[in-house]
Amino acid sequence: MPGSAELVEVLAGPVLDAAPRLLGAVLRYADVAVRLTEVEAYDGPGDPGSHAARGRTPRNAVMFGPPGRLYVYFTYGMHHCVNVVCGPEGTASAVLFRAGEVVDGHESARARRPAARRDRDLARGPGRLCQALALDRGQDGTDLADGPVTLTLLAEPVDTQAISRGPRVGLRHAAQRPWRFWLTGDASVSSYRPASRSGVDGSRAPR
DNA sequence: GCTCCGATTATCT
DNA sequence: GATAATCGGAGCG
Repeated sequence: MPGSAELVEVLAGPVLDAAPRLLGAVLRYADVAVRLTEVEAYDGPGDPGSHAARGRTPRNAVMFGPPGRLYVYFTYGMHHCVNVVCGPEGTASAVLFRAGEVVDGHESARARRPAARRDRDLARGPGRLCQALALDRGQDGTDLADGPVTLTLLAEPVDTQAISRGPRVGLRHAAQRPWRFWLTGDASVSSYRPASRSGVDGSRAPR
């Protein structure tokens, strides 16, 4: 399968190149599939906003391993978020999957996301995306090349004209780095507030 | 559409 | 002991 060789190549490259390239890709786990519409890059231990910023811990160990593995963590006492590790082994970079559009398995996704009013809300936000796909710490460390979770790139990258970028969401540190990428105008892109109540905004996705 | 606020617990200091 | 790469509901427009 030539597609998966290309995926390996993309994920092994610089995280700021990989992130926009993953827009439009389809993430599948069992019967539910999500087309990614919003991602965020976390660029190694030198990125103050990254979980890797304060070195390796049991939780973030996967980030320090080879690219192509899922880093799934639990936060706010109730939510999971999923990333894919990028860059050469030891780089500790990753792309967070922030939102997507459910393209298969709507029934399962709906059953797991009863609060979703519309289909566009099923995977609109990193916690929601994990819930729709039923991803949790059990998938931490899963290799996309050899596991139950798959990621399929688009044959052709999305036109850069169709991609927007802006500040990251929900971080205390270095949120202002414009490392969030999304498909301009897509209904499933999250539109959440920044972490700081008083801080500069500009992170809203265009509607 | 928007803003505010509480929930709930693994993880790290 | 404090924090967190969030979410959903309430109240307002």
